[in-house]
Amino acid sequence: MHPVKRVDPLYQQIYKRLEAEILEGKIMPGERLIDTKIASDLGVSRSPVREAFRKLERDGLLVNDEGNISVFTPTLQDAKELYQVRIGLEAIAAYWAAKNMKEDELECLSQVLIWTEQAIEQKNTQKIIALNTKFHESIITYSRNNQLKKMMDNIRSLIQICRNTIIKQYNRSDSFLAEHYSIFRALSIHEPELAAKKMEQHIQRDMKHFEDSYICQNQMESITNRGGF
Amino acid sequence: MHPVKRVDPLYQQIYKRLEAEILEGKIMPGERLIDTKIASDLGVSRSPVREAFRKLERDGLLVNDEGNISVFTPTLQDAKELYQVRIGLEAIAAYWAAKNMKEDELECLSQVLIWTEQAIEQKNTQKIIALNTKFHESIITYSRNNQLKKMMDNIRSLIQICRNTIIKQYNRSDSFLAEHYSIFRALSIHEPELAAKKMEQHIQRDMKHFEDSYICQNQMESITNRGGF
DNA sequence: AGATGATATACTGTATACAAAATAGATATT
DNA sequence: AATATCTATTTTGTATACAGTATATCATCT
Repeated sequence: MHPVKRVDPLYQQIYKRLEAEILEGKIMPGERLIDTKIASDLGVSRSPVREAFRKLERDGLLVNDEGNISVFTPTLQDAKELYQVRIGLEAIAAYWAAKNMKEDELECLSQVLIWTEQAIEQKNTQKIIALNTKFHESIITYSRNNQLKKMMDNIRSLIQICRNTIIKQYNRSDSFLAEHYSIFRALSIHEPELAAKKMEQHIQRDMKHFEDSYICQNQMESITNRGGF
Repeated sequence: MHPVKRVDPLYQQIYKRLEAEILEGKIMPGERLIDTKIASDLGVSRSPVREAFRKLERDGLLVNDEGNISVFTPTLQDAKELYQVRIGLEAIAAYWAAKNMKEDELECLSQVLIWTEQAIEQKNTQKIIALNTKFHESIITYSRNNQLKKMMDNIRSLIQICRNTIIKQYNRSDSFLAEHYSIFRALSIHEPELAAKKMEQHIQRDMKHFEDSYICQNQMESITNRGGF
């Protein structure tokens, strides 16, 4: 039978919409959100907006300072902490993926890497980012741990905000594909410990790269500022 | 100056209250929660109750099945998955605690272990559980990672439900104190890798113990049931 | 100008009202 | 007895109303 479509309740739609707008940077970190305003903007009442706020609060995307709701403004410290958490979670994911992955799943994952190579040749940044995400998400899926998946989805959006906020432009390290391949090799020979280790090192390097971008950017700024005076 | 006290809004109070009642088992897994009922029980309106629901939903304590809210009913699979996540997170916590812990913090943690020994001698179960929790929470605090702390608080309550639901009585393995000591040693000599490894093994054993309790219990049941027919 | 006070406005938290949908009971039909 | 139909009730989702608090604006006084 055709499953009849049922639209999400407003609070759910508003939740998703606000989440998307925050991640896109359409609503900026630090910006204060006022339920009354959002309600009238969206042409709905305050109740569903407030319920959406509560969900976003739990996600860490909104912060509640004595009733005043604003978008989470990450610090460099937050970014580092989130990367550490990510290391812990994705290492475990790689560990279990190495144990659980089937032949066809390995096939599928290797395809992602081949596409990535092509995207790099084409210098198609959008595609490179999408395929990088796909690689990491796949491994989490193949770990066959739903609780882990939920956690990672949450972390990912917080790290996303960090990237958007803390550094202006984030160019992935050019060694990332080689690292993906070494993770893949560990997975394909079903060596959990190795896969976990490689994943850990990979994210560690990504974090280092993130920090370097931050430091570099701030040096640029201070030079520019000195020039201005 | 005295900071003037400001009571939490109702939705926050209700959130905490429901969370506590779910963790205590006062509200049972699978039980359906009806905002109207809870509102009138607590003598408040539906709005704050619904907002509390949204928060609990994000925590995973409540599940929303097409608008019908009920308490999360974990399966054995959920429990295993959550333990895996916990391994990933607490191993990272131990890693950073080993790097960051100060002398007085080590002193403080060793005190917890001494108290635990005493509590075991006194066979004070409540105290043993509290001190065990204290040990794990301390290490997370000493890792100085707030994001990690938030995640772990969340995981902990989910695992709590698993323990309450899936197995009737959970007796901690009697080797747990020795394991805590070996984690402590790794922390005190500031060896991150070793601390992470020891923590991983410790939680792995705890999980094994949990599974064994489950299997044992189910065998008992099936024997009892056969007897009944 | 700077401090003080009065007034208006905006915002949050909560209660209540109402409509649509789901559910359960009761009654009728085959 | 099983099925179908109707009705009453419950429950969810949303809108609106209102009170208390915070914030901003402006006038007043020194």
